[in-house]
Amino acid sequence: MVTLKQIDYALAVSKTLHFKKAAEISLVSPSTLSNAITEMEKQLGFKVFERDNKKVFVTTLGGEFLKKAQSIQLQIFDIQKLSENQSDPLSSELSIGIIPTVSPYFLPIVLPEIKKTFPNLTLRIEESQSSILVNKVKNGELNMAILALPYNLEGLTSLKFWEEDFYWIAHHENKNAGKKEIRATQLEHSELMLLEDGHCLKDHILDACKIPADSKHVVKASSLATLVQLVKGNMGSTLVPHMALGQLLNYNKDLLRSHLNEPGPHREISLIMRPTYSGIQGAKLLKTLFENSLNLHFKPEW
Amino acid sequence: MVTLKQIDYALAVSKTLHFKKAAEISLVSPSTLSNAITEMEKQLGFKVFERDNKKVFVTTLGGEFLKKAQSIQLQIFDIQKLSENQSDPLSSELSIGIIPTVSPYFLPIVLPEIKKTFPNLTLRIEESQSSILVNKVKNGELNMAILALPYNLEGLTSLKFWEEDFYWIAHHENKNAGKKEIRATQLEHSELMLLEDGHCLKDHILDACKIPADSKHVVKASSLATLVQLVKGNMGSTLVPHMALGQLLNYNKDLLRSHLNEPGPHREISLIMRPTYSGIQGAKLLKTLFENSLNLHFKPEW
DNA sequence: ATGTTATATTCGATTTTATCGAATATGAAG
DNA sequence: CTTCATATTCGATAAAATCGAATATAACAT
Repeated sequence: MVTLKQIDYALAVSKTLHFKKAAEISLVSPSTLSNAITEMEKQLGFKVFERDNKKVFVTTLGGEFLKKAQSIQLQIFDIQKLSENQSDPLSSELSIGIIPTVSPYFLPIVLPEIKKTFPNLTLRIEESQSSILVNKVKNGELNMAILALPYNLEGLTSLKFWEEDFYWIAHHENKNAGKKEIRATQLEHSELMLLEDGHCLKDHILDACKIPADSKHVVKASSLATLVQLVKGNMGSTLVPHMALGQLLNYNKDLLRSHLNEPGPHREISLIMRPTYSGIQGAKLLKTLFENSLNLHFKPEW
Repeated sequence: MVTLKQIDYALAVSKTLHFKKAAEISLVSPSTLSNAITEMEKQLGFKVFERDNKKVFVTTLGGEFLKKAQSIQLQIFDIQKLSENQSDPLSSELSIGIIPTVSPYFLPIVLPEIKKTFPNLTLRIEESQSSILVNKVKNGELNMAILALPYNLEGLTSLKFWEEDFYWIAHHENKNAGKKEIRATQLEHSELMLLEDGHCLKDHILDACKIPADSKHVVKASSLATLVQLVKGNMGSTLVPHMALGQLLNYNKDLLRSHLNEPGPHREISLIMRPTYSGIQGAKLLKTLFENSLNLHFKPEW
């Protein structure tokens, strides 16, 4: 029978590709670790690591094994936290990833609420793009992440807490500016300015506006704030999600918004986590808190 | 650290709700098992089993734990078979579940092919309805199952190998009988005879024909063969999937078929398995074999 | 009440397994 | 050819898992 200890050791080796260092990490002697790996490989019937005195690398089948092994290890971690997370969720530590096109508009609203509602909770926030966050949630570096769907979750679980539409932002001199509603077909693709690749918002906009993914756009900005400044400078127009409107426009007379009149919602903001994550109870509490805060701030149409 | 041995013991107890019997199953003494469970509960920080000398039952949190624990145990089984299933897939044993509305039309076609292509494979076939098969695949009693989708797979993986439409079967005296194509709106719901509850085919038919799920139908048969015999007795009409046509009609002059002219495919026959199942390689081979056999038998329109 | 039975648990002894440090083997680098 | 770093082997030791016998306890029958 393969044991969890063996799996731990094997994962340590796979991370370091070095038996000695792996032994240090695992707080055992090199000989112990070496024996454990050898014994495990005997059980499995194949070599996980190809190795000699100088180099260590993972075999093809070993790679398969390690992927599954890590998933199992994470599930064991989860199962061990079943108790604490059950009795008093959101009372110790929580790491949350969040995408850049949500973060600046969402955090200022909910962070004070979280502090108030869960005073014993220590939050660690990390801002990255969806692909990175999905990986970090999958391998346990993050407890949860806040993403905009649709996005390929690769088996992760999601709790949706907010849906929103996009708004077209244009300079007041733009011929279409000021309309209350605007349709995808009315948008001038060539003047549209979008975020750089990797931002899911860009893909969601292309999708909502039915713009082919291979369209060329001159401007590729790294933040919505930049895009809006460019619009202010009359360099073109752009689209932003509902929650960003207030902060970005800020009563600026030069900038006019039009609701994108294509059937939505255009993106769904969700909390994602491993399906085996033992803090799902806490996640549900957070989801509700998010819903309440957002509805209070955004729903009364402004 | 919780160990796999502890998990095994705990699962044995959860199955028997009896420490002594669980110990026998696990091939250890009662004292060993008792100690292991106690130690595990200490690690976890909560009691999994409430017990005295006479009765054993699972606590609420313990139930949560056991569910996750079983999933982990299955993944360990999978990981240990990584080697054999890799080197020579489909060479030892395989248990496959299959639904009754596919089985009699599908197996006669593919079983000889399987025998020919994988002579060393021992097959165990089990016929049940989708809900039972999904459970058995999930808890490892079956390696795979052949289902008709859409169906709630609860996290299982699927490989689609066949799509098919439904045909309306009517007695030649029926006023609509003999049309090449027929639309859902032309079907007389009251004369329609369906399978009893639990057969996914019934739900797929209701769906394809846009019949509300709570509609009352007099006849609820247990097999397609019965339904067709009833049609032959002019008791009403019914719908059958493409693959069943030949065997069920069998050049019977009384029975006429019409293609259900609603956008399909009306059901998708798929191989389902646990995502961690180590024989996915073999499953892919089977899928291809299924595709080839079915195309040979059914595709040349008859 | 009382004894009987079935069962989980405790305890001490024993076996098995895991781990260590020292010695060894091996390949790369100077 | 020597040195160095490192994985592995080996024998000794420590830790753990397991066992059987003894114990405790609740349900049931008398």
